[in-house]
Amino acid sequence: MTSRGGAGRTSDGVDRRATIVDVAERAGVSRQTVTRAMNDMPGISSATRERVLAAADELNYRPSRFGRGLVSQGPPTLGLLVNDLGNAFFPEIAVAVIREATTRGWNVVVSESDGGGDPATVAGELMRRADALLGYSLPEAADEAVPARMPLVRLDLPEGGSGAAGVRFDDSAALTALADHLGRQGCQDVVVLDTARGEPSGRAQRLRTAIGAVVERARVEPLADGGPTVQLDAALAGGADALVAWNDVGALQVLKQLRARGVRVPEDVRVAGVDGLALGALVSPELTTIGVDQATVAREAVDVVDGLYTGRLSAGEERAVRTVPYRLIVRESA
Amino acid sequence: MTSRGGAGRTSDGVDRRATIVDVAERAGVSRQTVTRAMNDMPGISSATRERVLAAADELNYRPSRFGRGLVSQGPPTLGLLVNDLGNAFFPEIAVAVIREATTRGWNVVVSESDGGGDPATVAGELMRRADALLGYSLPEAADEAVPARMPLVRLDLPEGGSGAAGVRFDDSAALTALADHLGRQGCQDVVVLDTARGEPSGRAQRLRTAIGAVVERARVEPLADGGPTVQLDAALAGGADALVAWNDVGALQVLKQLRARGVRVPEDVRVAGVDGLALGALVSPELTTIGVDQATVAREAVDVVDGLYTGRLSAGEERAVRTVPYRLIVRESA
DNA sequence: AGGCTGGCCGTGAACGTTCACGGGTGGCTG
DNA sequence: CAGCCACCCGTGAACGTTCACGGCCAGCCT
Repeated sequence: MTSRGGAGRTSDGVDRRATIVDVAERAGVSRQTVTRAMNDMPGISSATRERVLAAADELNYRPSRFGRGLVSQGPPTLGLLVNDLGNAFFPEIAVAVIREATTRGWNVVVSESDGGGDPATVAGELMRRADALLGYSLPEAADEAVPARMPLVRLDLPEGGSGAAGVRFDDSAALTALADHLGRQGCQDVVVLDTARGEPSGRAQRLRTAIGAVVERARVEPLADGGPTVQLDAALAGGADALVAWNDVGALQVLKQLRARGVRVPEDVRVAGVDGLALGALVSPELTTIGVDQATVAREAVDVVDGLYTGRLSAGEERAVRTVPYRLIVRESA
Repeated sequence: MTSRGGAGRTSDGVDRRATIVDVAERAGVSRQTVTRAMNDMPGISSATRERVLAAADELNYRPSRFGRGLVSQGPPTLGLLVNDLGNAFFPEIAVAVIREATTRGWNVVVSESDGGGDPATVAGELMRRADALLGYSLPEAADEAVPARMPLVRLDLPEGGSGAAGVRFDDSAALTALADHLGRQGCQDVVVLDTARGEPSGRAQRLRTAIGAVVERARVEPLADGGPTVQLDAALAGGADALVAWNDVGALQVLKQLRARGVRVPEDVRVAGVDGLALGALVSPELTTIGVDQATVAREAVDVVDGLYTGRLSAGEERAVRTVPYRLIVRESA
């Protein structure tokens, strides 16, 4: 059962992968017999089986998925493209997609666009490996670049985006829910730590509006030139009693900063994040946050992928767009 | 460019996927012309291209990866089998493997064994999708169940295990390093929170030995019947000034418990984990831990996979087993 | 007018595997 | 001894795509 070194140099001397006929010739049998030996099928004597396996071993033979898949159609493959697997947000969503897709009989391969090489190249590589594409924050141009009729589904569909398919997040209800919650907690000065430098980003602005309707003072603190630290300084100097970070990982950094300064959470200052990461339940204090349920997003997204793939749905159709609401997850930090 | 509903019902009425000849017939051209139209190749008039694409659209045609892969060999696929993607440890290792394998031209599909269905079935499914298997804590019997000559590599090779391939962790140096570190911090009573109930597990025992050589008092606290809470109670009641949790996720729970009791870390009690999770750097206080470098593990594991696959290496060979040392990662909690 | 060129398109073959079927033994039974 | 059966093995075909090549036709030049 030991294999030799030296990759598949076959009888004709060409250095290609050994095929089933190479093994058959070497063992002095037919292809079918090789198949029987390899797949533990009946109708073969143990002597020839041994001989065939030995030949396969020497040639380092391994059946081709393509040849095999051609005759007995295998499951389709879903290509998942996320930005940065180093950011905890993406592994969580990837896991949800993998779980959902696997149970529905799909194969999943994951790639990251902001990772190594050129994003377009990575996407191209992924496209030729998969039967459908599911991606996060794909550029508009992706629709054109995708090869003939491959389903392209977006995990985070922008507001406009006609003719597209995927999942659209709706955070409106959760924003007011978070505002109400902060109000009930007695917060009077809530500051939204924005990720943008100059003008407030869209979500920060809407968040301020929602909070402003409930709380006495609500403001947006843009990302300072000195980085998150001075941004936090500015917020605290203003007398904030509640902070909403731009996302959950940012909120964790805020928690660390506050701890270093001896500020207690939630007693002195309440902190909330945005993303709904499961990770937030592991830390102390547990992070209050708003976010979509990853499992729901994955379920809807994979359903759209599957629908497009089987022809049950078609891009541009209304049912090809699913709206998933943000939910408020109250834990300890606010 | 809109696709119609109704999955690939072809001219002969059978409900199978449309093939290239179905499209060719419908458009009144040859296969090759369809290929030219689909792949944006030259040598075709724009009029016929339109006609072909329309026909493909109506039939919901999509080229088969298998047929295509057969002629122009695609990249191999690595099947990664981990226990539970809900445990932060496994996504981290999965990400490392995905990154490494992708840069080396491998395709990666991930499945979890403890997830949904029968582990053997899951493994079987994965095997027929992949060209090689990389798994965590695979049973010994896996070697037999694996089909003919598919490379099987283990991410966590047990001590004995002859004839196997994969990565073996060596925690001996790190154990003494952690002991020394705790000793230098002035700890006098270190308790190892074990994951086993009765007799101390192997690692807990070795850890106690290493620590005992440096610190005055070192003991192992088995997992109590009442769960981690009473286990922690017992440790604290004994006057411990340092705790080593069984793994990093467990350490995070310990941190939460300590915070709820008003115990300061690391001032009152020092806490260390085991696993080396990147996650530990996000929390506050940042978690001191010992663990392997995931990127290194992934690099070695994928190299073994690739070596076995190409025939450069063979199972049982010495070079097919890589030893990766645990390292001490000193952060804030100890 | 003949030949050459370039654009467009079609035909056979190849990729590697499995399925359906058929043929050939040897042994056993009636 | 004929007949049958079980066991073992081989041959053609099929899966869906791309590659290499060759044919046809219109247009142009000499």
